[in-house]
Order: sequence, then C-alpha cells, then structure tokens
Amino acid sequence: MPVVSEHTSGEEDGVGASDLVKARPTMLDVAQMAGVSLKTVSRVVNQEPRVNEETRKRVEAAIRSLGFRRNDIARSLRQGQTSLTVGLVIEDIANPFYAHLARGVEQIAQRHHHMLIISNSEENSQRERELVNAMLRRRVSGLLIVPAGRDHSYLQREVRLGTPVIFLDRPPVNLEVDTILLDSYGGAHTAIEHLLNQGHRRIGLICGDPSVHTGAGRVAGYRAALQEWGIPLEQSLICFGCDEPIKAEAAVRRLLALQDPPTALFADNNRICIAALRALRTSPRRPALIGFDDFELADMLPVPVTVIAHDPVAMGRKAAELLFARLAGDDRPPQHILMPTGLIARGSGEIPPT
Amino acid sequence: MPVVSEHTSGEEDGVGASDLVKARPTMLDVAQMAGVSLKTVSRVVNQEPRVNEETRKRVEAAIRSLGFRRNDIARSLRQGQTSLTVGLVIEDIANPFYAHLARGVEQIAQRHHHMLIISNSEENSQRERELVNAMLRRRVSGLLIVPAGRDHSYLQREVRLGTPVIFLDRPPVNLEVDTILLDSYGGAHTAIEHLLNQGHRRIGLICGDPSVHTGAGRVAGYRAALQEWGIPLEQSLICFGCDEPIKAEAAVRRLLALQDPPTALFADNNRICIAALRALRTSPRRPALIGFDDFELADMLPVPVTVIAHDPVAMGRKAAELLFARLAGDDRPPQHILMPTGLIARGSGEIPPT
DNA sequence: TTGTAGGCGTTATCAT
DNA sequence: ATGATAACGCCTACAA
Repeated sequence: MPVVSEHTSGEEDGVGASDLVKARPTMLDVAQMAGVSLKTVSRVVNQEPRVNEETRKRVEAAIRSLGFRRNDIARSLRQGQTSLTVGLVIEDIANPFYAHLARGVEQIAQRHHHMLIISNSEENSQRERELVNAMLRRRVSGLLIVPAGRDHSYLQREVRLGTPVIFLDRPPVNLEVDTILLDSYGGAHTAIEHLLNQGHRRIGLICGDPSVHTGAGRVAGYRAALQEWGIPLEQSLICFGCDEPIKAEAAVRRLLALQDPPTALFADNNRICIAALRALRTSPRRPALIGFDDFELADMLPVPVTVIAHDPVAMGRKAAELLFARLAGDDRPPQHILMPTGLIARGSGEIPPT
Repeated sequence: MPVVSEHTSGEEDGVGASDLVKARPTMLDVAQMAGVSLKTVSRVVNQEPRVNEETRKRVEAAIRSLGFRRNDIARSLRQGQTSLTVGLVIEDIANPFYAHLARGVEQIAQRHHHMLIISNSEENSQRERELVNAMLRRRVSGLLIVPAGRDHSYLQREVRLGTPVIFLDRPPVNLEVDTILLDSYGGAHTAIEHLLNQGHRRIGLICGDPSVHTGAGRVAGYRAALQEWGIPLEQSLICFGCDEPIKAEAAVRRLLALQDPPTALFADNNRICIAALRALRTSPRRPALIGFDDFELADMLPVPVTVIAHDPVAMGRKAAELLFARLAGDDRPPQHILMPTGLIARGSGEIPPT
C-alpha cells in the first residue's frame, strides 16, 4: 500500500512567491525542482525501492518545499477503477441506529485505507437511486445500502461489473447480493413471548410500514408467538403506518382508549418506542412496553425500558468486512447474514397485566 | 424471497467475451455503438445545446443499452481541481452532536451537488492530520473540521491555494480561517447565573480538558458568573479531565462526598451530563444539575434535565453554506461566527439548595 | 538506478 | 452540428 510522506511546514510562510501560490504543484514541478524525471518523483512518492538515497533526499526536499500532495484523483484514474472510497446510503445519520452503523463501517474502512462517503436517502427511493448513481459515477470501491426503494434491478449491471454491493437492514428487491439483516422475526418473537410469559394476552403492536422488510419480520414474529400460544389475532390491537412520532403517539392513545385496551405494547423501533413513551406519560394507564432497538438512557427512565437490543456497530463492521473481502477476491455466492438480537429486561416489559 | 435470474450475459462466454463483461463502458464505447464521435457523446451526456435531436436520441439509446455511467473521476481530473466532494472531520459520528452536525452539512452539500466524506478523528491530532491530508489528496472541494490537534499551520499552504477550510466547534491554532463556534462562555454564564438565582452558592463544575477551547470557554463563563456575584472560586469544586464517562462519574461522587458538598452541578457537555446523571442515581443527595448540550429524552427522565441548548444541525448548515459561498468566490476576511445557546429549564436546574 | 512513451476517461480548443 | 487532437496528473511497461 503506497503511503505518501506528508510533512509540510518548515517553509517560508510569509507572502512568498505569490505567482506560485495559486498553482497546485504536480509531480512535474517537483521533478523540475529536484532535477530528476517525473517517474523518479513517482517512485519516491510511492516509496518504491530502487531509488538512490541521494536522489530520494533531493526529491523529498522538493516535495516539502513545494508542499506537493499527490493527486489521488489522477492516481485512481490511471491505476484502476477504484477511488479508495466506499459509499454508504442510509436513511438519516441523525438517527442513532444509522450513526452507529456508520461508525462500524468507518472503523473497517479506515483499516483498509478507504474513506467513507455517507448520504441520507431520507427514506425516498428516488433519492436513494440518485445517490447510488452519484457514488458510482465517482467510482466508489463498493457500496453499502440501507435501501428505501423497492426495486434494485438498476444495480444488476454494476454488480456484474464487479462492484461489491451490500444491503443492510433491509434486503434488496430484484437483485441477489450480500445482505445483512437484523433478526427482526426472532426479536419480535422473543419480545412477545416475554410478554405472554408475564401473563399478558392483549398485546398492542405499533409499527411503521409493514411492507418494509423489517416491519414485516417484526409483525410476523408477533403473529407467530401469539399463534403458538393459541391466542387469536386481534386486528384492532395492531397499528400500522406509525413512522412519524406523532402517528405513533396517536396510535398508542387510540389503543389505550379502547373498551378493552391492551395490557402490553410492542414498539417496532427506537423512534416508535420513544414516541410511545411520550404518549404513555400523559396516560393514566401503565401498560407493559417492549421496544425494538436499544437506545441511550433507556435504563434511566422512570420505568426503565425493556428492549430487544442488537449491535449496530458490529453490523456496520460486518458489512464493511464483507465488502473488503469481496474486493479482495472473495467470490462466494451472495451471503445472507442475520445479526442476533437479545432481550434486555429493565422493567417496562415486566409490568404485569392489569 | 425474490430471486433474480443470473444469466451472465447473452454473449458467448468464451475467454475473450468474458473480458468484455468486466469492462465498464466509456464514452468511446458509446460513440462507436452510436456511430458518432466521442465528443458528441460528451455533449449529450453533459446536455450541451448544439446537438441534433436525431443524434442525441441515438446516443442516448447507446448509453442506456451499454449502461454507460460518466466517470466523474476522469471528469474532475480534466475539468478542475475539485471532485464535487466535501470533507468533514469530526470526533465521533456516534455522538449525537456530531451526527446532527453532519446532517446539517449534508443537507447543504446535497443542494450543491456535492457528496460528503465523513471521518472520525477519535480526538487524536495525528489522525486528524492524516484524515485531512487524505481528503486533500482526493481533492475535496472544501474541508470542514472539528479539530483535535493544537496546530493547524500545516493547512496554511492549502488555504492559500484556495481550498476553503472551515473550523467547527473549536477554533484553529496558527491558522486564520472561517470558524463557527458555540457560545460556550455565554451558555455557561447563563447556566451558572440560573443556579445562583435559585440560591445556590456552591456549584460544582465537571468538565473535560480545560485547554480545549470549548472547555476553556465554559470554565471562563463559570468563573465570570461567580465573580460577578462576589462568590469566591473554590478549586475543590472544579473537576477537570472528565472526558471519559467513568471519570465524570467518579468526579461527581467525589464532589458529593466532600464535607461541604456542592448543592448544584454544571456538566460541561452531553456525555458528561449523562455520566453525572448515572452517578447521581446511586447517591442520596440530589443536587441541582444543568448540562451543556441538549440531548434526547432529557425531558423524560425522572427529574427532567435543564440544559444549555443549541442547534447543531443549524451549525452544520451554516458552516456548509459558508463553505459554498467561499467556493462561489466570497472573499471576505475569515468569518468568526458564534452560534447562540439558550437555557431550557426542565426541573433539574430548578432544584433549590439544601 | 533512472528515464521515456503511452494511456486511464473525460473535457477544451479549434477545425470542419 | 460534429469531429480531431491535446491536455488533466498520474502510473505501467519498457527501455537505457
């Protein structure tokens, strides 16, 4: 891996040769100053072995003196298809789940001397596609996508061309590539079973779009657990479309106002869970509550919140590791990885039915 | 699970053909297929005006058929110095403050058709410098930096070369560039004054490294407010070096164990504040508490937390807007912008002294 | 150990 | 309206 020496400073920092000021020095400039050929500069810059110690010193002096910095754009144009950059498309970096995901990705990217381009799709499939295309035009080495859209056939050609693409949190549609998902089904199943074990029989479900994969998996887990216990599904206890906090709050209030309200709630994700907590604050009732996704301060709330937890940093790391394995030649068939979840009992999920 | 047919291609899969499969089409390929010159393809791709409608259609068909995607690396090599990318160096994207900052930056970057490279310095000045250099080698259009290091003269030449550089949250050292800071002094002053107004006279301060600019400003605000009220500074009430949660927790416990413990605490930032809350949980005492930085769920805790709040998204936006103004030719002298802070009283800061 | 020639994929310039 | 040719800054291949 070629590394460039990057000592600056030591130079005249006053006004200096103001004509030279606006020109970014190239290897040619360095070569001329050092009295060698461009190729020799290239050798020094890329720490190639066969360079005379004398020459190297002279070139390095010129590099420092000019403040030369290798142009990685030109480098990657010549050298290969890649720009030592990976692209990450998420919904919103301000959501801690994605921020942690990004953290994990970047840890691995740094290790492989890659930088990370992050873009927010805002859950808009049109934007997702534009962002992906913009990244591909910039020739990212690979792509990590939390998809918003429902059709990813537009990536088929790119994948065939050899760009590693990995889907996170939600699977691709019309595309067969590596996919890393949370065990939504298992997590939801565990949560519901936990509530059933406490004696709850009427369990409300507040979730977002059930046609999104994560939503579907969690609904399926909810259903399966109830069915295993022989408890009939009650549609009035299931609230869909609660993606925005306001809708989730309203849903909770509606559930609690039912003639025969649920004694427990299961919240589909961190944002919905927090919205539910806000709704509960103004309610006389105190149903049990379990949320999918752990979140900061969950343990510090008046009733500490029981959650289905997982490790988004590990998920990001795993995805990035897989991506770099692909870049290194790993050509196994597309992998489907399920990240485990676990219940953390803190109190809110252990409230008995009333 | 939808499975996609994976025919490699309709071509003969001989040795020669498989080479074509791996080749990303260039403008030349498109030109040949459309029977025009490379330059005409370029005109179509870049939506230049003087192209015959007929020709344009033919070229567009070829583009679609080949799945051509302009190589922005080659483009920016030729066209100018920039890669339609801006770099953002922060401490840790998993910290909500930085995540929101990044969100604001990206909003503006998207508007200017730029992508965002984000990197975590982990509060390491060496890493900061490496990341900055890596970004400059990639010829980012501009740089947004939350600095970890204490010397930024290494950026002087780059700044003189015309790359806009903007410092966020902390000022540069040995470098004169645009800087956007929080009003640390004013925020801390407001917080302490608020506590003094409640009757508190012994106010503990838990902060990180006081030589970091934000820390220094907050300490100064603390000092000034006390001095204005004629209250002598007591060193035993001031805890430095509490960057890690464990240290902050220990500091709080130590303060509360004093013979004459403080009746109120001021926490330097969001992480310290949360650490303080954890320490207080196991303590019989209930001092008042105000934290710098708002954080999610602060209003939902058993004692809702009074904070000095500000708007990190707006800060990111402002920084990015300034950056693009610079790129557009704005050559005013380096700007120094102070983002306002405000106190949000929620309860913890209104506990009376005991 | 060092240098020369050519090309990566695009855009700019100048013809036609 | 279209095309030929020369850059952009670097690296690969191949001499010297």
